[in-house]
Amino acid sequence: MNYHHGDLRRAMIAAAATAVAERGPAGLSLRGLARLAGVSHAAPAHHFGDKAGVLTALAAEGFTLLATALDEARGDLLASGVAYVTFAVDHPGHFAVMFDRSLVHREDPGLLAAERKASAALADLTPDAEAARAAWSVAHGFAALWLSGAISGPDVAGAAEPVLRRAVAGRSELSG
Amino acid sequence: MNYHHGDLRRAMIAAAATAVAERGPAGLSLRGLARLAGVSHAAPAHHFGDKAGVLTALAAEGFTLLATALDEARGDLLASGVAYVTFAVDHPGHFAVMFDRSLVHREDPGLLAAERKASAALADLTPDAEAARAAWSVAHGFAALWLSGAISGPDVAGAAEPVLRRAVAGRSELSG
DNA sequence: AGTGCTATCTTGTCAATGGAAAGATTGGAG
DNA sequence: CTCCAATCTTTCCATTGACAAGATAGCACT
Repeated sequence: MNYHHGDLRRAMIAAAATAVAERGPAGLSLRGLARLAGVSHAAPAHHFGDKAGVLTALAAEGFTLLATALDEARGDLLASGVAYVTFAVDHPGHFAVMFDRSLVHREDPGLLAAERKASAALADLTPDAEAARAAWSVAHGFAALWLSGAISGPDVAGAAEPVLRRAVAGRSELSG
Repeated sequence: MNYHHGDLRRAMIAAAATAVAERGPAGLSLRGLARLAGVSHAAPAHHFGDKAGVLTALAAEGFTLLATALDEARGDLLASGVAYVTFAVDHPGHFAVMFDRSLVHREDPGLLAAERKASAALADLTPDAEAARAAWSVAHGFAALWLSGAISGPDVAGAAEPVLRRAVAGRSELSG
């Protein structure tokens, strides 16, 4: 066996993402991740400290990915909403961890930095803070409900778009 | 020690609600609950089977409570949204479990029945299915974001109301 | 009262897990 | 080539969820 895995940290985060997506955060086992990576059960502790550390890294990566997705739809509030939902559905493991304070180390610098990136991307969408908050809520709620199975259908984006439109489009005349 | 607790099932669900609210579902320990109730570590298994069984009962109770809250605001979509958010904030332990398929026994009859009650209460809000879906998404998203700390403020209902209004009010002329 | 039945709870046990401690190995800087 | 820091391993412990088997208590029925 090689003493050095080479890129254990990255491998662990990727494995954690799939594991959380399939079995939920509670079903994640540090020892299971270590087995998958072919290292001893104590190897993860070196990179992440503890279980919450792994999930913290996963959440941070999630916020970074989300910030990128939002930036790509810059300017268009509706497109950003669709991007938000698409991100959540494409990265369920990340999403399941990003907004759960009980699972991560809230004060972790890497997490805070990633959160700020995503926060900035959200703030750049519109100068109307309340409109942004509303758009965020619909997108987040729709994504959560879709992932939980409460809302389902053949096409996420297709189902999300008309819902997002209601909270996003044509409201400027009431808030301006 | 009394061999019979008297109302262990109810006591366990109540204790689970506070424990989940404080430490999250992962921080819940069956043995901890048993200690709180003053019974042996195996007593919970008789009533709930396993850990997921406890959370299933908690989720079912949550859906029943939610259905009641929604029914009380019957007819008014905006008031129902506020009721939804208020329920989530008042019962964070229940809410944290209700929409997480990885934590419960999805096929449990009691859970399914409670879900149907809540589902019916939602459907009774408006004949416009898409409007209901939009209202549900905003309310759910706002509640989740508020509970996660992503949105905060002095008053939940006060902060939620204008956000809900955007997705709820004055849209009927576009959908009718 | 006495008898059996069933739900409730206990004790004992096991494998798996997270975490801590201490040591081994590696690669690279000087 | 030596030293050092990062990475990983081995060993160990307490806690946990789950299971099996047995004890107790309330209750219906006679």
